[in-house]
Amino acid sequence: MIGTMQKDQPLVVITGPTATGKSDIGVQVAAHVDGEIVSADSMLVYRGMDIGTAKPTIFKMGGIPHHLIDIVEPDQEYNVALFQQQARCIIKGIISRDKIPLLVGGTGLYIRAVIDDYDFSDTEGNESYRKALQNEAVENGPESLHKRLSEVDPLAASKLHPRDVRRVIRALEVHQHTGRPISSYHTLDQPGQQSYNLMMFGLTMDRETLYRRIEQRVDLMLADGLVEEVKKLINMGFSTELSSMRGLGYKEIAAHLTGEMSLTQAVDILKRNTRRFAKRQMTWFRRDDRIKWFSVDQCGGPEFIVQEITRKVEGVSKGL
RNA sequence: GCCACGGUAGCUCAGUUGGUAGAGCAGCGGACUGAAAAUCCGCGUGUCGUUGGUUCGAUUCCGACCCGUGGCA
Repeated sequence: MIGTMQKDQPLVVITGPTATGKSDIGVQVAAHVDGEIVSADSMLVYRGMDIGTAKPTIFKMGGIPHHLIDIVEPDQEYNVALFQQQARCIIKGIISRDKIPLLVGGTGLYIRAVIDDYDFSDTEGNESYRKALQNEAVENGPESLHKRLSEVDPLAASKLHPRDVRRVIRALEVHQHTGRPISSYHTLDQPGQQSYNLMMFGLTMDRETLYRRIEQRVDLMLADGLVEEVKKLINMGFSTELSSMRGLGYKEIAAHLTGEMSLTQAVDILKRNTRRFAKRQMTWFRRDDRIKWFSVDQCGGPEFIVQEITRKVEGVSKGL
């Protein structure tokens, strides 16, 4: 039994597509409400990947404690399940120190895994089984895997497109490992059961303005030495096949460095890929109606948004 | 000023022997439960430069004009 006291513990989420200024606003709100920041970003976890991930510098952090940044090497495996466990643990710690946790970042799945009851227990991945299935997909076509899935887990199969190999493999993997269909884990989830008093804020922006900012930010990354950073990571022996190295900025620049394309071309593709990423983020967040949205280019600027969020967070924490 | 070529989707262009048009890229929408900055699905978004004429009907044919590029003066 979880007591009602615990249910009132505040958890602030600040999210939105890339390049909208989440980090800055997060730091300022944290300064006002005596909070700490838990990064919810699948790329900031990697050490040595700073420029391409727009990782906040010590200066930018403004003395506010930041968690879950620089916690693994680029060739270490990292995933939602780890993030869920670590983030929840850290949030508990922050609350126990009478501070306010702010989950700040743009990785929608990671945020949801923390705030909703996603169940990853006993369903860890199996690398060799994944590889075997991958080979099978290449040899017999992706549809063959989907057919197999529909035999053991028709519900999951009906929800997945036959060519979405990655998800089909994951579903097969869970069945192989647990003997249970992955869909049985999903139906167990009951969103909203987490014991937080949740406050979710989203930063958005006019699409054209956002795209212009993305392009400017990529140019800035280049000026800051993105090419050198990628070169260094490759020289350290990090394969371009690693999921860390397949992040935005890394895969495109690596393609240039291996001679596949000119730098200009790589940069254009990087900008395009980042625009598409921002669009996918919007699609993900849009359907979450718990998010209160602020339009950065219309709501009186970042200062006003910081004020608004601060006011709301203070209101809730005083109600404790 | 004259000659030539061009003006069709946001961009590059195709096409219609006259029946209001289609590719690539860009873009837009969606899915998402241990790779998620990943993975996957769907969608042409258009005064066919303007304006007259011929025609049942013009983006297509004819004339004029406007704009662009190249050449000649």
